[in-house]
Amino acid sequence: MAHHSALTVRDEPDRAQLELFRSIPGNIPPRDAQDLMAWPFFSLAKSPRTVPIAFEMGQTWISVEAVHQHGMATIWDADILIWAASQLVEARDAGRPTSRLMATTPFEILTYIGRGTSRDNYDRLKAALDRLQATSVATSIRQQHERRRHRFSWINEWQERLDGKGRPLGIELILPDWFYAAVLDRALILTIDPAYFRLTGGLERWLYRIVRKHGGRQVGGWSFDLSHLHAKSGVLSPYKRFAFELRDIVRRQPLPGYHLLIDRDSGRERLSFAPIALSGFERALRRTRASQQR
DNA sequence: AATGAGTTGTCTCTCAGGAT
DNA sequence: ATCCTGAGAGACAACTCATT
Repeated sequence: MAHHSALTVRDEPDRAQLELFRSIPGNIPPRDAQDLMAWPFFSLAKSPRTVPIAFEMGQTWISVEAVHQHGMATIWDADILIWAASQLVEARDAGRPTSRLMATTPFEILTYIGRGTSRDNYDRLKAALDRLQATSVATSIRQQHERRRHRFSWINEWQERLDGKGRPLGIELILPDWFYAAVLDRALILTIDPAYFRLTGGLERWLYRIVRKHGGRQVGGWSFDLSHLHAKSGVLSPYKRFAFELRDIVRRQPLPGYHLLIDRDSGRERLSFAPIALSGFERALRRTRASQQR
């Protein structure tokens, strides 16, 4: 496969073959890829992480590596991937062509993912794109039939486009095949609550994603061993610190649409979660689902 | 085992200016 | 007036290390 390290894309053959997808502004329901919600693919820390994620559980393994210059892509950076997935799913459902090559403005992404539009936010968006591009991922997930080991980045490449006077025209980015395939497979995508973007903590965000993925809208909810969750989070903190922070999250109940509970059952702590009875979000979700059936 | 304290870097908020 | 970008100050969350 071609290497994607350079930011210079002018002569990239990959790019020439791709149609350009122009983003659709407006309020599109956010969609997330289930694989990214259930497994440790991102750093949950605000400070840069370079320690790799080397995760293994049963048949599933994940390796995420970061370079010192940028650090590992974080769960906030993943908002850009959520934006991209939402765009592509929306376009496909509207019968419009989709592509791995996407063009948009920083403003559109920033407002969609609930960030401000100050200088800092623009700088951070570019830093996030750099992290997504510089983070290298290999996994067994959806690679079972691949004989060789396949490594990819969250973004193959991105560039800022300027006009003749050096004024910004927007940005272009290219998504990797692995992510693109997941986005366009209906079974691998979930709609998430837009309130997710307002969760500030990395752990809270990670918890919402895993709860949304596993708890779904089942009335009975779901439950997990805390030690199991600790392993699945990929965080660097020791278990007791993780448990302490999780207990604090349970006290605050910040997750939109779910109620959390920790019970101590023969010494082992378990986190259980159940959907809060039909929120406005869920009603809207069902309406969208119903309209999509036709 | 549980929780503080300090550190570091990211996110939020407010005010502001140029372009259309 | 609205859209997009820029600057600085302060809040905030997670990390490491320390204390009980």
